[in-house]
Amino acid sequence: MIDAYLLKLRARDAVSEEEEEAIRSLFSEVKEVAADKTVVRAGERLHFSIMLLDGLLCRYKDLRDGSRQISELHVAGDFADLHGFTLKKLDHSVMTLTPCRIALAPHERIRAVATEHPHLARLFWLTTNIDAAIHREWVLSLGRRTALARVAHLFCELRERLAIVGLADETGFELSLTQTDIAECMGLTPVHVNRTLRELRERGLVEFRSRRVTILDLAGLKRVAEFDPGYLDLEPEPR
Amino acid sequence: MIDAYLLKLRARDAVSEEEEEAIRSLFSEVKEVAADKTVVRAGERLHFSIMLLDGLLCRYKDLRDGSRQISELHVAGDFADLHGFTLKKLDHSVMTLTPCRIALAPHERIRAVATEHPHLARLFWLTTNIDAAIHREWVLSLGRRTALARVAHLFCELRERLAIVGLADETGFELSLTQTDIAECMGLTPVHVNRTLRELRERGLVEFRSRRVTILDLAGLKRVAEFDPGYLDLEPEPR
DNA sequence: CGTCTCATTGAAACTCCTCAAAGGGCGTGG
DNA sequence: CCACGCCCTTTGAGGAGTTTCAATGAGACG
Repeated sequence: MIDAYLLKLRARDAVSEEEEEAIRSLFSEVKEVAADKTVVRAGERLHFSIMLLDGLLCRYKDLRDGSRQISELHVAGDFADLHGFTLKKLDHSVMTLTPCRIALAPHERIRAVATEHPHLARLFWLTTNIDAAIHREWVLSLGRRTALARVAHLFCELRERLAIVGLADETGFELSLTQTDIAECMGLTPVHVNRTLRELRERGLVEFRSRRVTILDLAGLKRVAEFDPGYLDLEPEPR
Repeated sequence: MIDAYLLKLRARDAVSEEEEEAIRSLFSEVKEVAADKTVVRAGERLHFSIMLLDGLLCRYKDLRDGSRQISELHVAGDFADLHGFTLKKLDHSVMTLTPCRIALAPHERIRAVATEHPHLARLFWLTTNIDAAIHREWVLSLGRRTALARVAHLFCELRERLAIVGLADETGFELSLTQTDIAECMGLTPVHVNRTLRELRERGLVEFRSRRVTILDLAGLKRVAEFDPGYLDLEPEPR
């Protein structure tokens, strides 16, 4: 169940069996949550963090006029609000985009494990730093990339992140998002996302239909997106 | 010299004298760097992290067409690339925007201090998580705010962050940036930043001239920006 | 005093947005 | 099992915000 998280950690650094045991001991409870439910509300005091076992979660903020901006998507094996362990209250909300299965890690257990295993503390810290790197890549997308490159880049990122946990390959992946969700990720309107997807399809790069992203030309897609996976930190090295 | 960083930590949690001593022992060297110098290049293997003692630093990425996006500005007392301690190589570059004074913290010392002081490890982790929160707020700005609100929000954020270290008050602060720098932060062109600054001035909200931000109407500025400082995590609480 | 960088302004163009309406897919209830 | 309703997708037309290109102005420095 939390194997996906271990896959992620081991994509970056060695994790001993003892450490693996400590990680497994982190979680107190597993819950099922329906789609479109807010699981953490911005500003509320936190006592546990959420590991996503299955489904899609997002973090988002919204403005007074009702417009919403998603700041990150989370896939299976993401420790979605581990940063809440240090912050104690989040600056954003977290909601499910599909039905999800989540595991809860009480903060006191995280604290105990991190204190006892400084190497794991560094790895936990690392995973939140990778989230920050993803934020930075989105800042670049939102600030400088065209709509076409933004959507292409999002698909490249998700493919890479899903591939680590065995949920994507070169041909594509399941993605239960609406065009509105993509718009809220990439700072666009749903209408323009629709036109952008048509353009990506017409260029023979990628197709997004019936909850699946079908990649037609991965190299071309990466070229359009100017995708460089370096920010996802996928080369294992000692920390 | 590194008092500014201690001010920041203590704005969030208690730091004992022993811990303060450990923090001070982190740094091996102080350097002066001229303006517009890249101090860390994306992708190079890191062996130390940079504490900014004085001046302005930025982190940035750029695209093939030469356009640049700044993902964060750093002010005195910021541990600018502490996340590099866990990542070992950065996904972005770091450059000076003004002449800077920086202190270097070798990674092996950070590792030793973090291992010996789990509470400090959590505080270091916290400060990188605050950087991530700043990224998220920028994602919101770039994705959903108008140019006017973006620039207003940037000024609000900088005022708040500079105030912690005594470099800003309600009336304004020194800010040695060009309009092009602001454009590269907020995903705009220098020309449009210029028009936006004129609009902010004409509305009687804020003035940016000769390297100083003069705040004319702080409440009005925050209103236009929809500024909520919660993401900067400025209330001290136990971690 | 000349040069360089940064700030300022105008006009035209373009990307993306808004408003509006119609089409498709899917589940639920009759 | 069909029909209705709902949500999501798709398309068109017009408009807004921002960019691009271009030129001038202002301030700092040697």
